[in-house]
Amino acid sequence: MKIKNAVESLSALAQESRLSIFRLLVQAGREGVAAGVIGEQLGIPGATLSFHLKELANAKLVKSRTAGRYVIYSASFTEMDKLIAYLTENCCAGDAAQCAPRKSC
Amino acid sequence: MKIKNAVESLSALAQESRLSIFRLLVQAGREGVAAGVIGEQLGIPGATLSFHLKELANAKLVKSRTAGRYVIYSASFTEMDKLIAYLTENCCAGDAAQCAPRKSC
DNA sequence: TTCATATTTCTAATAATATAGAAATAAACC
DNA sequence: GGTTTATTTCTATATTATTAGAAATATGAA
Repeated sequence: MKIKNAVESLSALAQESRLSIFRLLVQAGREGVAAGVIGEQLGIPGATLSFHLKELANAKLVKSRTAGRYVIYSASFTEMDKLIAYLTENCCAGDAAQCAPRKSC
Repeated sequence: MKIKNAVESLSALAQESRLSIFRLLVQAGREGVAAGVIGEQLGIPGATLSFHLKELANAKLVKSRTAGRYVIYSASFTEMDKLIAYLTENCCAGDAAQCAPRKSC
């Protein structure tokens, strides 16, 4: 990952509505959630939601597929993992004694 | 972690200079790096560097200690881990089959 | 084809952030 | 005490992001 990508991803997540959307999608898993349902659950008006989803999609943190009239959004776990790997890259210059491995998800 | 904290941390990291500073400190480990050395390595003027270090410190992603005339900054690994845990919390509704554990650092 | 529903684009007002020069503070050395 | 060095605060300017109403688009249903 290059720094510009990482900044784009972090910027996408650095906003309360977008972080809520992303976490909702992370918890929903591969099936994803329709745009309207996201807006309803989080109380975000359509135009605003659409703007934020586009920001997340530009950063490749979410992807979408259409199912009839619905657009279903889901989190990109591979992109999330890349971002986390970038943040923790070569942590403590690779000294495992200082830097215990972390388990998550 | 509460969402406001997470947004504050992500905002702190969502900027090229600050992300570079943070990664430098992550890689430097517990010993940390003096402010001036950070600025020199990354080519950031003093006033700008100070502004960015304060942003990172407000988010608790870095801490500082003074050693004589120097101020030594270091990454907060516990805060970084909390942030990552928040992002990945209850991933795929806890379904391990979908969501393989990740190792890092 | 007409209507209802889902989502996106357009738009403009509002708000927040980044930058770095100059001045201020603080510690160490002579 | 006076000087050098390290860092921070003050300040102003420039840039970028957020919000949501209204209009546009697109699918499915009657």
